[in-house]
Amino acid sequence: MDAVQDEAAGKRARGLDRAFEILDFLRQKRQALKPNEIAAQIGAPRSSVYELVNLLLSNGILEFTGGEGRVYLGRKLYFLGAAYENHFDFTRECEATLERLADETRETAQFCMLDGNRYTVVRMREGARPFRISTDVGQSVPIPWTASGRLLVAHLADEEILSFIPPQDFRLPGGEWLEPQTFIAEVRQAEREGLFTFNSIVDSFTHCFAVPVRGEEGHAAATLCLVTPRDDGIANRDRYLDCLKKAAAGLEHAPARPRRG
Amino acid sequence: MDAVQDEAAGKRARGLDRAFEILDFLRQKRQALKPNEIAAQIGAPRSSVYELVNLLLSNGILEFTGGEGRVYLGRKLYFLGAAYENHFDFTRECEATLERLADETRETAQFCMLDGNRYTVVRMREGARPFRISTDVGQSVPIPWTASGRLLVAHLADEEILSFIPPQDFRLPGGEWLEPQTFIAEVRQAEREGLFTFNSIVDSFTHCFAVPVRGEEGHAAATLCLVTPRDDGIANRDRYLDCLKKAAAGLEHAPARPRRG
DNA sequence: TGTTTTTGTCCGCTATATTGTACATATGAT
DNA sequence: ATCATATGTACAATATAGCGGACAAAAACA
Repeated sequence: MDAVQDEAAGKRARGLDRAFEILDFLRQKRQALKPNEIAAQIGAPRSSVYELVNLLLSNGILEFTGGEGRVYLGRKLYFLGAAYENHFDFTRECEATLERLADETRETAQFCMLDGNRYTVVRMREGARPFRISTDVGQSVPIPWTASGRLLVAHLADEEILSFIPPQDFRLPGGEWLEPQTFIAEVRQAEREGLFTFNSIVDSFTHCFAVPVRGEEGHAAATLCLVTPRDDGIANRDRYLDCLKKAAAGLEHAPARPRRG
Repeated sequence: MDAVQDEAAGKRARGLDRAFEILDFLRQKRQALKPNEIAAQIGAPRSSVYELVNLLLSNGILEFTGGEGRVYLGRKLYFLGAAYENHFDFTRECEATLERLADETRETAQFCMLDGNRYTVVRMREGARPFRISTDVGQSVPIPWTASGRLLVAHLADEEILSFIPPQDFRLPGGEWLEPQTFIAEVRQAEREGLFTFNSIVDSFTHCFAVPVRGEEGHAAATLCLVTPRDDGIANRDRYLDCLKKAAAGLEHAPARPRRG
């Protein structure tokens, strides 16, 4: 149900792709799993998964943890990720910006990016009255479900957007179908206005504000968002958007800019 | 010169291993490289490297950056690393501990772990008088070059240590040969005393203090270190070791302990 | 200008990685 | 006790991934 890139069914999968499918799956699940469970849930041959898991274990990409032969992401991935973070040094500025945003607005502030063809919250700072946010940090969710999603694909042509986003991602969490043309219209509107806001699709009590953080190529490399109770959001709309835009402007020097090279 | 696990020469390498060899190599180099350069420097067939690099690019494991077709570690790795960090939630406590250590001693404090069969500085807090530390955060260096190395392998049997550490890693940076038996003796001493200190092998002006941070299995999952000017180190030895031990004790509840599962 | 090096693509051969199947245990349900 | 399910291992068949080598464009150099 989740197989992202099954070019053609019934073909032999490449080890590398399978391996990263396993890693991504563990990330989504956010818990250690047995090889057997992994195989069953991603719909891959058991023998292949066992072979790959053992390979990844011996490389430190996966680790035994949680007992019973369960495996989870390994330390080597942490090191590689740290090297990435170090190279594109956005973390420090990002953290400070979120802190300031949360201080100014008392609302929950998020820094979001694309994760492949989905959306993910990279960093989050809870507001004064924390409430249960529906999307956790690090979880990938369909692009059309989010305000930021409208901004993150705005640099693509219409057809590119349609082929980029998995079709099933236009099915909203409640089960309704979001017409792709409607989505595209919202993307273009967001692009023109340099922002997008709406009552969250994922829950029924929050309002979301998103503004782009533009990278070197001029399109949205990330977004800054506020997630607020609906009343607060409506009441403070102008001020919140102002805070967001100032914050984004401050970030646009830092993110996705390599330190050397 | 760096091929870590060449079981037998002249054999066909598995794509997965090659891929992670590429990733590790980029991490070591800490800069974007062209596929051609990668192939040449790791001694792999060009056609294979091109194929793998393109695969990794399409998965977001690698990214184009630095122009001229150069590639570096990609965003996906950052996400996977963040998931690891989130699961084994040691970062927050670790950062606070290093801060406190640096405050108490005014010296450079480090949190170190094994990276496969080598040693790496995971996090560092510079002291009051920062000086050029010879090993940067994220760089892997041979285990025998470091004080922490004595502690990190102490849970292994003698023969296990010898087969775990690449033989060439006993050649010290100055060119001298460290007799493995000498190293083992130091390991056992470190194990008994629960600490290791020496004048750095890597440079000629620092003294290093290391204490273990024990994980669930009771052996050193990580180390805390101080890197000091030699005079300072000798003069404050007892106090520094005391600070380190207290800090390590404080960490031993947190690190390498999964949040759930 | 001509020459060499660097960089990227393409293609056929074959060693082998992926996979289905079978087997062996452990665990749990009835 | 009997059956069903979950879990890990072993192995052979074959689709294919990795490799060497050829080709060409571009860049560096003379």
